[in-house]
Amino acid sequence: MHMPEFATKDVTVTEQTPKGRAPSIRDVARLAGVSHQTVSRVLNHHPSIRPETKQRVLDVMTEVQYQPNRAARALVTSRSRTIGILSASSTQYGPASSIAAIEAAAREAGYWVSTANIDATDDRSIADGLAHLIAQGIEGLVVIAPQVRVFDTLAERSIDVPYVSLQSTGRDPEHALSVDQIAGARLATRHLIELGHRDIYHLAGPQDWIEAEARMRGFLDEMSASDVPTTAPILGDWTADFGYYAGRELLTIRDFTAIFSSNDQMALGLMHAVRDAGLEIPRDVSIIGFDDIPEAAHFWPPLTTVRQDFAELGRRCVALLVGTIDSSTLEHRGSIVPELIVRGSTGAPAF
Amino acid sequence: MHMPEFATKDVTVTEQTPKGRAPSIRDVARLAGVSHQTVSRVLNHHPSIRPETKQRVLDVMTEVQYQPNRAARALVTSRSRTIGILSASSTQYGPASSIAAIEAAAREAGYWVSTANIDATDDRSIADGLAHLIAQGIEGLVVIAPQVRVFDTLAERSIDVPYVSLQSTGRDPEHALSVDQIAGARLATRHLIELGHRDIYHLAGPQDWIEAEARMRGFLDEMSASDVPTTAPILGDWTADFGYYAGRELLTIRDFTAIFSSNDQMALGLMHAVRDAGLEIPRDVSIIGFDDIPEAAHFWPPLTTVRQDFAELGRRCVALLVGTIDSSTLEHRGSIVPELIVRGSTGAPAF
DNA sequence: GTGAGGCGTGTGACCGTGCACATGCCCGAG
DNA sequence: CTCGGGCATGTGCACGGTCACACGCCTCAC
Repeated sequence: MHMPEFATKDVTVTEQTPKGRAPSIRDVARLAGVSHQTVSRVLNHHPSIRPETKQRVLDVMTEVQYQPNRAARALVTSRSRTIGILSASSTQYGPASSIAAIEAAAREAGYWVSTANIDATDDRSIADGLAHLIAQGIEGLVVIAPQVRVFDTLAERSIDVPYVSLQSTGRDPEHALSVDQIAGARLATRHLIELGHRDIYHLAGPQDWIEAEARMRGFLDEMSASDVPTTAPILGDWTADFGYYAGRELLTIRDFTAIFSSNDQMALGLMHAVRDAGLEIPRDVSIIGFDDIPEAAHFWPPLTTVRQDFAELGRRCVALLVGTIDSSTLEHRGSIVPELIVRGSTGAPAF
Repeated sequence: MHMPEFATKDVTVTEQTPKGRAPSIRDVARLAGVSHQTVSRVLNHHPSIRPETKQRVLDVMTEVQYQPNRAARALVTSRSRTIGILSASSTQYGPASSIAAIEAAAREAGYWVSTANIDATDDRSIADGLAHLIAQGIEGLVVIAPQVRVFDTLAERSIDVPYVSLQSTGRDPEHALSVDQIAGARLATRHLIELGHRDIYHLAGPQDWIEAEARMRGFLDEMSASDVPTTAPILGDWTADFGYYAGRELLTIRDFTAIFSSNDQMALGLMHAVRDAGLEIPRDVSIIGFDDIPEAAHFWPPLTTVRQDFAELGRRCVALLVGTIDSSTLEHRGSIVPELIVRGSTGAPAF
């Protein structure tokens, strides 16, 4: 049987792509009978493409399982579409929740996320983590760490990507995004005052965490606004262990009826110490925490605390960052208001 | 003053690189008076380079702050040097700890890490996360999630990158890496039996988590090995909330003196329920957990549990993966042995 | 003396994509 | 009728590295 020269061209189109490599736009173009540029236009949703041409290209793409090459695209556009996260203490509930939300929101927005975990007490580690992210060509940076040190390093290395910090800070409000820590701390403090407490201590977080600083400020503001004698905050390190030892120290004094802990873990340690001393919560001592980690409802007694929406924080963070990157400057500002969750660890003081 | 034509060539070398772009190897080459290939060789530690040439190139690099372009390198080598992490429940202490350790170890080994958080109960989410990582050209994959579903998806999409799962599994031992969950569960169970308990319940994790399954098996193995009557495990979901409600249900029966919980959070919920029922721990009920989260020592009473070294797990995971990628096949196998941490929540049963 | 082989270095192609520009066509205004 | 302009598409180059190959020089063995 003789085939005329002008016979139909589609001889077993399947698998005409080179064996070893993944198919490129040129392979797709050849199979679809168009130029590689047309394929590129389909990929980038260029308006001027005839619907039937577009469909033909899309069909070939699915047939050969075409996957755009991220490296090639990044090379030519000099855009990595990657957001970096510089995080200390990512094993803690709050940061971990935010990171998860950031990742989800970023993926939705077509960005990749790369994380560098650092030891915030080690300047070298901060610089290393930052260098690692920068070497990756990140287009935006999220900082979840004590800012004081990190910001110094940032300034030093003259970072030119937009960045957002996941804590409120007096010093650099333009780049901060956070649950309103001061309002939350005032909420907690007012709750204790309204219950009738007059002698209240505050167990604060590490002094280089702006979050800790803000909560401390909220505490002091509310105390003086309510004409309650202020006490000097105790500086902690976020851990339950520290809460326990701080509690033991405090109990040698015994001139207080309530403690506001800057996070739930330290509150747990405090409760441990209070019970060890043979006291009862909340009869002898009221304790309030901050964060509302999932376990807080099951502490003994269930912990009164201030809930933060870490996930919402992460989402807004990405919105802000992506807005800045695309310079459509969305400015998704407006602080997130925390919520008081009253449980069993607080009550009126016994007289 | 007249300058002869053969005058020295280094006229203000500084800032001869094009203004807008970051310096490339060609810029460095020009300034160092070598070819771009020589610069490339310096970058890749090629042996045949004269020390003085190498030094000259390195000097120029630091001077112009040269940074290799990751995209260009990835494009030509078709190697991304990126490890993907597919993670469910990354807000929990265990997974979060492992992720942090993986990131640190990967960075050390010259790899980047990209994480995709998924909802393990949603097949669509699993596929999305996986596609996201693959689109990135990952060279290795770490799975921290219920494997049953994820592995099905992996098989479906015929993944061709080496992967490691951070849980022990009977079904796919080649890709698993974990603390020896069965040994840990036996440790916990034996501890209860040695204290004199005969009526012991097990609160297990979700049935599609292999970790949960392994701990359940360890429990059952030890029970039957010790001739103690076995009880049907209760399937939970890792949360303290579930532990609380499971505890309330269990307490309507009251034919047991000890409970082995598959993780610390559920143990916390259990303790909450036990106290709500007016019982005392460990006098009336002994409770033992699993993981040793940092807060466990401050539960009331402090929780007896089994400690897992999540960080070591993450490190070994990267060693294994990188070994496989470079096909030097290091095979850093050998299971990690968990450790029993005895605290106040377990004791001899009262009669 | 000559050829093989190693060392130090340079030349040009290539990876997969997007961009600037060019091209041909069609339509409507002057 | 002519010409400007938008549409749909194609051509060639650039991005910043690495790789294969080539080249000149030197050493050493035969």
